[in-house]
Amino acid sequence: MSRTTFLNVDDTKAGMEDLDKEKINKLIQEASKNSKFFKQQQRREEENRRRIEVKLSKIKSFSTFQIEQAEKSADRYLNQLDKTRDLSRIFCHIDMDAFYASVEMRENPALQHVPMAVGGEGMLSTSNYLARQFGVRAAMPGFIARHLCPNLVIVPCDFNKYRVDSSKVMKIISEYDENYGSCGLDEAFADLTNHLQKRSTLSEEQRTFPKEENSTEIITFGITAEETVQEIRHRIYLATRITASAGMACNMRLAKLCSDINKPNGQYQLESNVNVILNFIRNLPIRKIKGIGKVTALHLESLQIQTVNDIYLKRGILKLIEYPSTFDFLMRVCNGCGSTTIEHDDLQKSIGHETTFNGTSDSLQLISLCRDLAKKTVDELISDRILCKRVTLKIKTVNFEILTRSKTLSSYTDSLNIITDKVITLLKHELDQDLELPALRLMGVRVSDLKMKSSDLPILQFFSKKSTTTTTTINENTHDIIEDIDDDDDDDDEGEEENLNEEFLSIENQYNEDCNSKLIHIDDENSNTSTTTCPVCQKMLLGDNDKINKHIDLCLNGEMIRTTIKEQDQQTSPQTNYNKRINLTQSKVTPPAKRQKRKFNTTPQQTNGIDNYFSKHI
DNA sequence: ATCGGAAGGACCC
DNA sequence: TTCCAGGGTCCTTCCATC
Repeated sequence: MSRTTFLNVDDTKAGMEDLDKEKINKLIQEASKNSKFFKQQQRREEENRRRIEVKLSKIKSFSTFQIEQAEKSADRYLNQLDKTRDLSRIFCHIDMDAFYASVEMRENPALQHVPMAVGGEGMLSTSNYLARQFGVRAAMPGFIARHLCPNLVIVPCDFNKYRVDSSKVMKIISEYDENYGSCGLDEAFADLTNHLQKRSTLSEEQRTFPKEENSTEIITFGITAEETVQEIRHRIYLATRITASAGMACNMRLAKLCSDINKPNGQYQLESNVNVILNFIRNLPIRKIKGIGKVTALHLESLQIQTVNDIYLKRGILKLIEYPSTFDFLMRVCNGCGSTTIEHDDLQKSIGHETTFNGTSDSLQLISLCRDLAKKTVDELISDRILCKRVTLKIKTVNFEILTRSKTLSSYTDSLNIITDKVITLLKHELDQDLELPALRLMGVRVSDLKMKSSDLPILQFFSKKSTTTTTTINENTHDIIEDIDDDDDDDDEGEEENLNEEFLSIENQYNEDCNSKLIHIDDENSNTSTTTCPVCQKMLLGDNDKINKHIDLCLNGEMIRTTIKEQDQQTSPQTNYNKRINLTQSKVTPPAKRQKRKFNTTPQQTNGIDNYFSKHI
């Protein structure tokens, strides 16, 4: 029977070390075979194997001399990298253990003793360690997971819950590095260098915490990095009852690798010594490296590269066949180099929504869905006061073939009409033109080329936690935001501005009302109501789930904004003061909480392209 | 040579 | 019996244009 390695268990995650991989892979293949998804994965793998063949034959054409020369060139490059190596800083990567699953197990302790996963039947987000023993893990469809583990309990995701815990964690981390960067809800990087310098001047009380939440017993942490991180993890546990793992090293790539070493509920510090670093990294399997996924691993493995040290051994060939950016990335990896500055995204690059459904070819249904997705996306644009200039339609056929169609608009807009028209035109074009088009199983709408509305300049600064580069970006933007709105043939959005302001006020009022009333009656007439306590403001909520969630979102935003303002209060630079004043007046405007988490990109792009992601054709 | 639009793909959480 | 998400980012290629 044919197989595809693309379906095999990803055993690179913690808790998956002692599995019978053969058996699990066989079960997965068995459960998947004949499915359209399986066939698509096979096609993908075959296509990649073809590309690999081409590469291998290219390699055969190189002379030994050529390879030797390339190796020397690679060595020179590695020497260069050595010279720029910065061992002076100490980064910490914090990673919550099986975060969503841990939150659910805390809420419902019965789940602690059974294999359990969080997610939908369609796809799992994460699993607890018991479930991992069966090979059940994130990004696995529910039905496969049940094949592997018939007793698996699947609980639905509740992001509002996770966000509350996440913000508690981030708050703690921010006390050690106010410029920390979060990456998703469950991960963060902090540069502890400055804190460690100041730490010796801290009093013992400042390093002392209760041993347990309500206990009088105390525990005092020392001043080393190791003890500092123990303190952070202890405080995280006190605040959330969830364990975290951590890694410390001189750069972020290494710190991230280290947090995996003693997971769960452990930490590992890598000495900032070149030999120790090289020794640490050399035996790691390439899949452990962030940025090397299934496809890249397949390509590298075809060159007999399994470990990071193999990358070094094959540096000559890699120099000859890889793109410079890929080669650069690989050299940095095998040299143990990584970023030593935490960068924050100033502004999101795109916003979109997509949804999967039972395959259909019904144009009316598809168009109506498309309209809904456009509405959802535009709503977000408007409530965040963002304009876009490009719209993209994404569709996936029942054969799992994905195609995207996009169109650049003649000007920046947040007009529902313009955007909906454009994306429906794209969709109709596909439906009309390709009569062979199989039924669809997914549709998505995304807008990109984003700009803040000019009047929201302070908000933009407000959302970038620390705006070192922000200022120039904003100035560039402000010049041309307003003017180019109406050099356009689409003139059907008069009055949009008014609606927008109205909506704005209503959000503002809702927030004020919510926070001022003791008992919040979100819904009165609906029979489908329930009561619960808001995890942020601790008030009783009455209403259906949607409305309760909405309240929590609003409340959470308020909380985050207040926290941020407090943080800014403590800083005293003139620029911050300016921001603070503006922010206070705008602070009731509450964009979705999720935008807050997107301020950091763990693989920061550098202008010279160094350390960027690299792509398929390697 | 260069720019930017459009399409596709890899990868991450 | 069924049967693999949704939010993103970045990169490359192709093609048209200057």
